[in-house]
Amino acid sequence: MRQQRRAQILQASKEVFAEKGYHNASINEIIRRAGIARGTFYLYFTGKQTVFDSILKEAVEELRSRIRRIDTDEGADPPQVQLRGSLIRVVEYILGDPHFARLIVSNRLAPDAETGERAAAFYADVQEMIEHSLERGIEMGMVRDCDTKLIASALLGAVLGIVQHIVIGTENPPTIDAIVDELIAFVLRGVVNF
Amino acid sequence: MRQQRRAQILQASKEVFAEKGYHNASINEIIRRAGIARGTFYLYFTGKQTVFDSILKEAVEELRSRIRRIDTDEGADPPQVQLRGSLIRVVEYILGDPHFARLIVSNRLAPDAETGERAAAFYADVQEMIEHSLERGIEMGMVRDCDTKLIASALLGAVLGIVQHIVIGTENPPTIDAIVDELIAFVLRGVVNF
Amino acid sequence: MRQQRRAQILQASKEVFAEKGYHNASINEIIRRAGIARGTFYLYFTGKQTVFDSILKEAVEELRSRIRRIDTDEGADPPQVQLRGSLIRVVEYILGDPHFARLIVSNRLAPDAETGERAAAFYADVQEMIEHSLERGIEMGMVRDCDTKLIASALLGAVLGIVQHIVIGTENPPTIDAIVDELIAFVLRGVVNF
Amino acid sequence: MRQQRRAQILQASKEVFAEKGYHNASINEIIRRAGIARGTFYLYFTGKQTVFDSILKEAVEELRSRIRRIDTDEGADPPQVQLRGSLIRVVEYILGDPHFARLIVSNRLAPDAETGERAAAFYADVQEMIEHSLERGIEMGMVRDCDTKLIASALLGAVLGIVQHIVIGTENPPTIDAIVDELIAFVLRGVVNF
DNA sequence: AATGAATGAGGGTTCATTCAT
DNA sequence: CATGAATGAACCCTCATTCAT
Repeated sequence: MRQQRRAQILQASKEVFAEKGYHNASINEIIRRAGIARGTFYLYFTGKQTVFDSILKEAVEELRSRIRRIDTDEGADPPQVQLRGSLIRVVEYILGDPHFARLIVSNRLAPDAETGERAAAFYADVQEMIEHSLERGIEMGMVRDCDTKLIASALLGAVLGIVQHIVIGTENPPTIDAIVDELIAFVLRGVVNF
Repeated sequence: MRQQRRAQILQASKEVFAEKGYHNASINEIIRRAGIARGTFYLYFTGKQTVFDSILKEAVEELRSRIRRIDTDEGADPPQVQLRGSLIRVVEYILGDPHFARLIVSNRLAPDAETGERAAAFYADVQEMIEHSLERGIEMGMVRDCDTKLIASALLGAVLGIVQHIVIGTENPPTIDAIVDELIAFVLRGVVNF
Repeated sequence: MRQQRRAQILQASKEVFAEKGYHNASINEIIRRAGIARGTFYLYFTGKQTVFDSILKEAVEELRSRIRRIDTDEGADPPQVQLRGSLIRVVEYILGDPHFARLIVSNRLAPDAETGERAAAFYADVQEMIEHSLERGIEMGMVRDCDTKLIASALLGAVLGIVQHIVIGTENPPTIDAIVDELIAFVLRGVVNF
Repeated sequence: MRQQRRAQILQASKEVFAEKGYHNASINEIIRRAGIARGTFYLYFTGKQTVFDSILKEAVEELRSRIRRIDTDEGADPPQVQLRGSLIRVVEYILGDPHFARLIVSNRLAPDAETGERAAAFYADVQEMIEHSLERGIEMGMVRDCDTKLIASALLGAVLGIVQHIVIGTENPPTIDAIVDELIAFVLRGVVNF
């Protein structure tokens, strides 16, 4: 029961945050959409900030679970295939929940104290995941030497750019496979023609 | 005189938007910083939204002027050098005006009616510039065949990611040259090690 | 059993009212401290107001029982001694229950509909006791002729003033004996030096 | 203009605080009574707390100005007469503004952080005035030796008790002269019959 | 052209009380 | 008897915008 209500509110919040952005999302709209009374909301969350936090926190966990460390044992799939798998799982999650997809692109770093706290933490978390992957790639000799922090920012930015592109609603949206292929090609080889 | 006042308000607004983000920027703070009276503000702009629009509009124009079409005449610099020039000019502009830099990363597409209108237009404009460049690159055989829209989104995202990384304030911020070098390498060659 | 629960709630309420004052005392805090569920509270009292009423009502009864009519029979203690006894018993009760002491000084007639009803009644009751004592004193020739209502208000006020002084937490709090001595001296002789 | 509005709001607030007590006084009611818009209130005061503070602050100043140090020069009025003068001026002020009179008795020490700040300061100020007077009286040999802090509390309490008695609305309210006479007699000589 | 006092819709939050279980 | 999830009226406060001067 309790978890159900919580999920219901979380879902409604996700939608509203996605549509309106953090600041323009109103508790009013959230409870209207969740079909609950004003007070009920505050029974499950201490405030607007907290719901927002919870959404991102759950997402971080989910994302983390979908990214697998590249396995270098013999008999394991080749690294590219493994990487592709992780990416597909991530992209599937993000685009599979359009509300969440909109949410993460539309609330990127508002530098005010409010949103910043958890949102910044969220992106910092994700960026760290990417950074670690890059570092591991360099160790393994698969990735060229580079300013990992900077490139991680660029990579995260690129992914968000693509997510936003899809989310905004393009005609003929590419399939997830196509997206991941373009993404991998871009990330690995850039745009240059050999 | 009129233009002077306008510029003064625009500058103050830029600062406030950069520091606080669109929503938390208050007219109060803007007029305080511009040293004008409340009513005066509304003599020059119809509202908060409008100032924001104007800032972005001017920025688009400036950016456009800094990007030069690649010249294929003989005697011209090689394409890479020309590209590098454009990128340097762009990055110099963005990072040279820290207020503006913060502003563009911190107000990225809040999809609510308010900010969205012009902010979306701004990013659409920029993205189109990139897209055109990519298309031209493909024609010239320099860029591999790809989904130009998607890759343009990724590219824009990557640049914004980097800007944000710098703006957030990292220790030992790289020089503009270093940034551009990393950016070009990333965009052209990706992260893979050959 | 029923009485036990009731007493338990009453005690918790007394503490909370004392610490927070009537308005800032929350049912939440009361049930938390009483270790009962929300609904249970309303099984024993019809509301916040009612608990408050009950506390004061019980206190009035206790106070009344501690004040003894002055006995004029021969063989009885002299009136001053009897008066001193009553005062000591009263002061002992009030200061002996710090929660109650805080409560009565901190909720003195808030004239809003809520608190007023019973709080006013409480003070009216006490004041009447004093008034009667004064009248009896005048009859007996021990008290000078005066506007008994006015002086009773002053007397009650003086006592509350002292209680508050003690309750606020002064360094070196006087003993109850010392307090009563000062009080009697003040009430009987005023401040003048003969 | 500005001072006028401020005074208007202050007056309305005084009335509401007097009638409802601090906590039950609502900004809603205050602005309704002042005939102004919600926002206007916050143009003149930063909040509920601040208006309350201002009322008490102004009152302390007024009270202080009405209490004159007893002049011991030859040719000056005898001390009792001077004391009477101060008391009359004080009582006139308090009872002359029934809203203020209600306010001070109905907001005595709510121990919560909110009201406490300034209200406590107000009563502390007044009590200090009384204490100083007592000390001076002892030096001059007019007042008997006593615990000045305790007696000051009692005295302040007595005055407030009387104010409350009057304010509550008794039939046949005594004149200010009569009140002051009873007060002086009580304070100076107590209730005992010689 | 400039001012700044006034506005009021709208925001987030609290908490006494009810009622189905 | 006991529970605690649900309610919603009411609260304080902010701020973009207007308009008489």
